[in-house]
Amino acid sequence: MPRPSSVRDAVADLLRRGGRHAWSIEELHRELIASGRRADQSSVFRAVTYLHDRGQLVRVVVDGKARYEVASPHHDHVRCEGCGALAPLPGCVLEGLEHLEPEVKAGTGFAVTGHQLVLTGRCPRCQRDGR
Amino acid sequence: MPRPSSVRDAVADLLRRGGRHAWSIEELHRELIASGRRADQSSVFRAVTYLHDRGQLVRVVVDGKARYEVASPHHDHVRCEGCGALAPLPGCVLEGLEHLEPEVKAGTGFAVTGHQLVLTGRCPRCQRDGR
DNA sequence: GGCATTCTGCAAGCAACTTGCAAAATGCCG
DNA sequence: CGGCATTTTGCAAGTTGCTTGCAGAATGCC
Repeated sequence: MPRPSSVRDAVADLLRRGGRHAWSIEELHRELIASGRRADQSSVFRAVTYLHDRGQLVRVVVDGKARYEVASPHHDHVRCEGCGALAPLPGCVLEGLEHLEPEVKAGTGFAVTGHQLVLTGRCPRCQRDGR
Repeated sequence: MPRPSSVRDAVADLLRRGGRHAWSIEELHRELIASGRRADQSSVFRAVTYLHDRGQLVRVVVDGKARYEVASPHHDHVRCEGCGALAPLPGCVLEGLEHLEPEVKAGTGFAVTGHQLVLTGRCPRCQRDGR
């Protein structure tokens, strides 16, 4: 039977608070440390793995790095080429996915089950600073 | 002035032959070895880097791993959740990207410059084998 | 041939995870 | 309580997949 887990609870808390979007393990870890707690990266890793396995988190891989966010209606992301910032898009760009499925099926034989879309662009600041 | 490079030429050759889609460095390396050549992964890495720098290859990152394919009109991919196979889609799903740009700009402030879309699904074989 | 340049293989370096292990915590039961 | 079986953690070591540094082998060009 699961027992209280300070690290896991703190991680879940951070993710749910929504102060930021799509956290990397390192960011979560840094934040925990910054807020005075003490935890190892491996514990944070186990925490997100645990939560992810239970479907409470969604895992997004951007730029080769894993990021986690609370499970919620699917949405896509934009990534800034200048500074790497990641922002959520209002909603899922591929609403038309349904109509797409049969096409893909016909063309490739694959049965589509989902997708991950990451737009690339420049965030407001990088646009201004000409980065 | 560049001199003949057996490794690089062999890599470019493999990629162009199109026997497979979106090769990873390891796959390219294995194939070279399998066909009797001798080459180091680092050489393959340098080969794709070289070709990519010259715009002859496109780099796609799927599942945290880099893959390369000959530069050609943009298209997206489907990845099999069962076996990891990657297949190209007939064309770019986001043809409507243009219409999307202003929306994203308005909603997030980001100026969109491109995207990478990877659908997930099951390849014919994995569907049949119930994987 | 003599040289300056390019390739290459080998081995070491990195980043981001993942795991193994043993110690510290807890809950439960007698 | 006290004893035990489970969990949760930190620490350190192991993986994976690139990346780099270096020195030696190859070549093209005098």
